[in-house]
Amino acid sequence: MKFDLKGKDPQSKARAGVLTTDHGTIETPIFMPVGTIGTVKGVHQRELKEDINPDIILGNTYHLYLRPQTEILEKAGGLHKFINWDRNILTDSGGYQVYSLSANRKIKEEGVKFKSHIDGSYHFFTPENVMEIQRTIGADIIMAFDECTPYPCDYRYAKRSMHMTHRWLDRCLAHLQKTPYKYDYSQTFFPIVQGSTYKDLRKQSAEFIASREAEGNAIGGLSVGEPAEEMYAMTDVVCETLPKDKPRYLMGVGTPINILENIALGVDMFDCVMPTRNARNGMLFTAHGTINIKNKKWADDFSPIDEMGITYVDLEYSKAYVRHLFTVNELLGKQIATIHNLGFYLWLVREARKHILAGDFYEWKNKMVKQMDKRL
RNA sequence: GGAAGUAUUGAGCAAUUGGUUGGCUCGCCAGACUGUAAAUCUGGUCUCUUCGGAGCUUGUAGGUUCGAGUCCUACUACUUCCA
Repeated sequence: MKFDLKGKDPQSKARAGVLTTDHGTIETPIFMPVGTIGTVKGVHQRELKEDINPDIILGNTYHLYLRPQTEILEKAGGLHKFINWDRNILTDSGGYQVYSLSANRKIKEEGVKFKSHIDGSYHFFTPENVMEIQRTIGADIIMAFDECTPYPCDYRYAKRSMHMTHRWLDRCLAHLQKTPYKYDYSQTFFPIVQGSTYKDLRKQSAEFIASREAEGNAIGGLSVGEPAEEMYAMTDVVCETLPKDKPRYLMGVGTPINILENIALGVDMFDCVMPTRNARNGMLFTAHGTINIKNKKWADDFSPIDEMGITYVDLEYSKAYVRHLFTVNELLGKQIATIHNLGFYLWLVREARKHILAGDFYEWKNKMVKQMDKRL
């Protein structure tokens, strides 16, 4: 993998770069649509490619391990082939499931025992076998196995957990050293900074992670319920500490405003379920705020769902029609909303990139944050 | 024309043996959602309210009873069956 910085915003810490892997280039800042179980929910690969056009999407180790299971993915020749996606894929390690499935898991130094949410069976994840699974899934970028701490998290626990995540990182690295790539392309490994909402821990963690000299670095444990200001304070500290010439990935973030503010702090990569999940629940993101398309007020509004026309659905379908589809619970409504939202998110980061390269990102960002901060 | 049955909130059902009807599902109206246990979840949904409460209600009108959605009478509407 290669990362080249192409420009920097004069009034903020925002950067524009190009990341190159064996599956092509990724222009940063980038938003990566989430495709947990081998699908970006509700979107055909063709629409994803042609209408939304991201350079990279996500998959999830835990979910893919449970179904279809690694054996099937290996037989398929990796996730790219299995899902017919020839661009980049990044897999999360299952570290987030340590947080989100907290009722169904037990953490030990050795690893995490999960109780499957599907059939109740027990599974043990360790840094080593998670690397092994990610080798088999075959994503271009694979993530360290970490513990994503909840919010709030007391200092002692946050510190202890951070150190364990660091020890797990070294185990991940050691294991990767002795396991070759499974397919005919290379894989890049990103370690993850933790430290909850404590500046000193974040700094310490970022220093530790930086010392491992990975090709890219991630910030985890945020967007778990903390106020936005705390999130920004943490990304700021971490970005200041992480190497400037490596891409920085803020995991699980976020709202369009979160994304712009974090770009301004030096983050290059984002992913979030929000545009896809919220789409299925009737929320449309626009440059002027969010719309709950299920609301009665749209019942006779025949204007296009988004005048901007970023993707074809924006102009081809009216608000009244999409509201109708949600009212009668038709799949098409959710599909339209998903394409719209992903189109908007990708537009947002591309626009950010343009403004960084043009040198006027900061003013543009402030204008956008102001106008998006409302409900229509 | 005759016989039997039914009537509870927008809909469909509950509600002990006559013992505080406002419970459930759906619909509707809102809200939530951040490395996806999520096409999910939460709240509201008789009327009024100063948000503390207050009031009205089981097709309609009566009756029995300390007490009626429940029992009785008449009426109305609907369903089924027989002519």
